[in-house]
Amino acid sequence: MSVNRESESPAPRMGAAFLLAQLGAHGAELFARRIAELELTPAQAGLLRLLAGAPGRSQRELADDLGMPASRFVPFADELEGRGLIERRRNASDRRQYALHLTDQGLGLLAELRKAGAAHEQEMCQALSPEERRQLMGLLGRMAEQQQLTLGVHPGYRSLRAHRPGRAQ
Amino acid sequence: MSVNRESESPAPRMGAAFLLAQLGAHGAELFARRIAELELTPAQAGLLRLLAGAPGRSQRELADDLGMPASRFVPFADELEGRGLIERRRNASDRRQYALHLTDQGLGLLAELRKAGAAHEQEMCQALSPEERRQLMGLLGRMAEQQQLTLGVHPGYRSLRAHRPGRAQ
DNA sequence: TATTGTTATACTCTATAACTATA
DNA sequence: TATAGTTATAGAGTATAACAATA
Repeated sequence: MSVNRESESPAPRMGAAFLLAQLGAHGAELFARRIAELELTPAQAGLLRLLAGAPGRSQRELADDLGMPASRFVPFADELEGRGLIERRRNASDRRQYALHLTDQGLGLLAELRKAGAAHEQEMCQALSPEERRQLMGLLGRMAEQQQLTLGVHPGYRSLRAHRPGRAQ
Repeated sequence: MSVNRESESPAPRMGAAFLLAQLGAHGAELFARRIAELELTPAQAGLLRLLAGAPGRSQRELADDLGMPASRFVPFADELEGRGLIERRRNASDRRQYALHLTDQGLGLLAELRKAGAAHEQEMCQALSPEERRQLMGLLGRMAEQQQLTLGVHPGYRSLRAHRPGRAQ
């Protein structure tokens, strides 16, 4: 069975770019729903991963990476700090800055986050064989490189919401 | 040159699902920017395409397809009607409903929209050979089918915004 | 004077719920 | 009583700009 076409319309002809946007948004929604069980939004998960890869950076740097204004980063970090997942440490050499770090609890949650990521990968790629997955990652990786996308960050992080309140929640 | 890794972190290992979300969001942003020159948002473009494929449907049906509440569809359609791109025709058999149609002007804009779509496809797939593009579309098509995605509609249509005001506008 | 973090505020987008007209 | 379309409205999320502390 091929992709169903609704009527006798003159062949919509979806391109690769449209399929990519459609699957990407769908996957982001599924992932957001999955990590909601960990009480995390995609942006929060993004920060946790950033801190795991490069601890001790300033709020402004991190806000830039996530694509959000510094003013919005403050309450965003407040919540994670309040939950004991991250820590603000005053930078001794420049006392204007904080250096952000994961707490042990934050590291623990990150481990669960990685499990959720693996399960999500599995859910999204069910239709493909292992060999086809490698093929797909190869193609997408080259596209991402050519488009000069930063590793591990995507524009959805700019939004604070958990995910759009769809009808089929 | 492979995808750059930022530090000596223990191999981030982006999966296919993440790459998909990243490329999808990036592409959606580029496309939104492109059709902004036609004074169209992605959701507006989506409606135009829906009307081209299946004219005469009611506002409620179309709102459902686009994933927006009926109340939000009204001013959304108002603007397009005000610009002479679509037309509301009272349904004779059930006078509660409107039947929505593209005007000639709307059809004209749709043609430009298709050109923009083709250019966007080209921009996104620069890194791939024609054979590789077919390969990619095959893989993505099977994933979309397995995930039961509707042809031609993606969740981004729920949002009315043109695109998020990124720093690199 | 410039920069980091913070707070205040005005504005936009949004869903919900009332309302009307038709059925 | 139910449905299509509409309007009103209150709430959430947002960027902008002013602010304090430090450089």
